[in-house]
Amino acid sequence: MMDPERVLEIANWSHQLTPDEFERARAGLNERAFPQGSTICEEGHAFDAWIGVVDGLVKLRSLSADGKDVSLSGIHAGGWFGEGTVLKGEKRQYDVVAVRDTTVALLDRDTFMWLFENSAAFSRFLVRQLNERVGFFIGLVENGRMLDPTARVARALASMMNPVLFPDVGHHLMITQEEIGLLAGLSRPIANQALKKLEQSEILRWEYGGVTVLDLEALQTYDR
DNA sequence: GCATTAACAGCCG
DNA sequence: CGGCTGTTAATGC
Repeated sequence: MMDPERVLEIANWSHQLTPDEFERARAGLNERAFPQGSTICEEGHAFDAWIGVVDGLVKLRSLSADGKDVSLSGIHAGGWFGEGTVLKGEKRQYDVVAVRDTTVALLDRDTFMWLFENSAAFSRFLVRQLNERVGFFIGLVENGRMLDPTARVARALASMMNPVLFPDVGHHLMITQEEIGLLAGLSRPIANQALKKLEQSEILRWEYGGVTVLDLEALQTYDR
């Protein structure tokens, strides 16, 4: 069973649990590693666990009618997702792919449901998270209609900097231009150009293998 | 036309 | 050295 210290480290939401709830959570958690490019779970499969990214980067991907790769979102360390699928006991609506070598934590469905039914703190966390997702998906719809690559990169980055969905994220994010391209649905040269534009607007600063966001508000509302 | 792919040199760790 | 970055030229939708 996982070390209690480790639980606190990888699951931000576990801090608010009562000792009894915490023990339940601890018993239901497992860690697993996935190499770059591997599929953590596929669309259409029942995957009965809530997933947290411990280390690395994961994307949610769906295939459009013509078989084109459409990324929905990037999830990095500290993010938990898939609560919709677990709650409804549904099949996955999308693939989950490791963009780079990644370690995830899995909370099995029974434990998830027990916490949901019995823990006020856990329920509060979930409501907050689901609420944040609503705004997130609204942004996604807009993103689909925006053709300007710079705006798409801005949204992709902004969605990864959300302090509710990613509690430990600061203003800095470790990500390559290649990965940004994958997440925004663009090639690397275009992602590179978009980043340069955002840098010129003083919205972010590009560093080697990462970005520092200077103006999150501007990044979230960028529209041209 | 604009974006993607391929390819290159240069740079960082 | 290996991976990431900035850029360009050729190619495709």
